[in-house]
Amino acid sequence: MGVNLSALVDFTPISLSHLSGKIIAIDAFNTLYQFLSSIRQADGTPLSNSSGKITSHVSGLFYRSVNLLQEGIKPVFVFDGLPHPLKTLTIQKRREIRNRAMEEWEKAVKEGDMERARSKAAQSSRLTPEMVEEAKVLLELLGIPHLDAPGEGEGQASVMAAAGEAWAVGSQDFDSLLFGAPRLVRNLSLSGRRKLPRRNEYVSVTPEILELEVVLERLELTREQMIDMALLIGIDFNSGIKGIGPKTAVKLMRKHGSLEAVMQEKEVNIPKFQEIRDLFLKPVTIPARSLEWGAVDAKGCMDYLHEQFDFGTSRLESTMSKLAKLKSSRSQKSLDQWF
DNA sequence: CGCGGATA
DNA sequence: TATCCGCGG
Repeated sequence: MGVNLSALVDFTPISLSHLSGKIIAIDAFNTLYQFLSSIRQADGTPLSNSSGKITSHVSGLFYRSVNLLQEGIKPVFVFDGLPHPLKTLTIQKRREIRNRAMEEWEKAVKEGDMERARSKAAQSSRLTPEMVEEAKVLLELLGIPHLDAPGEGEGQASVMAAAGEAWAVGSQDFDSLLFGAPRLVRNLSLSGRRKLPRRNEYVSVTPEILELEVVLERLELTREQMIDMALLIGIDFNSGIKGIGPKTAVKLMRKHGSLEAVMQEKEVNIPKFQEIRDLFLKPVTIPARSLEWGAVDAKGCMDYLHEQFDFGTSRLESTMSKLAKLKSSRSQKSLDQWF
């Protein structure tokens, strides 16, 4: 998903509290997909209710959203609209990979290879329209605004950040930088270490921030050149040039300055490159609208999660008490401002 | 992923 | 109090 720039840039670790009071435009699809693929049992089975309906996405969204609210962060979830026609091939390929992964998952479970099973299960994840609707219901009960982008959610979120309607984009992908977002925040979770399943290894997962300006300085490229670089590497809208990865692409862009020059020099062609550039430079978006972070409907949340998804009452109650404390600390804060 | 009981 | 580990749904 998206262009991989991780080899070229370095993130600055931050704490969630650094984002307190900030509006973060979150790529909803990216986030839900992350939950759906990672919130699974050892053999790869996602969480589900007694009827077999998957609940992983709802679980992740609920606990994370509560944490963000508790930190005083103002999230707005931006959902994807229609995929661009240029993405059709990528979507088709993904579906094939997903179907293949489903078979390989089953096979790995039979063979008892749980590590492989979990990884294949993650790859087999599919976010359904029902899951998206469930997420929207939960967000509304939590008083968190969400909106539907006409096209790419990442593009809408980025334009909002560029216009100052949001402070940063929240996503695991780098595409928001191509879309011109001034800041990108990854790992929008409580910082900590995470054990890799079936392994004695840990990875640190801490929120990290990346600033567009810093990235461009480091790459020694303009944003337009970075977009051209992404086209060389390969993104959702094209397959890139065989043999050119991030390191080569950045060198070529620095040397030749534009995609046209690189294509001429290397005697290669990227079809519809001008159109793809424009997708990043002029993404289809809806105009600014007022966003409201309303009160949390605690009872509504609890009823919804309990009745539709079999969430346990005691867990729900302890999470809701966190929100109750949040409420009182907020009114405390406004009192402090008053005096 | 995120929680919370277990463990030291 | 900090870290580990396995379950949640």
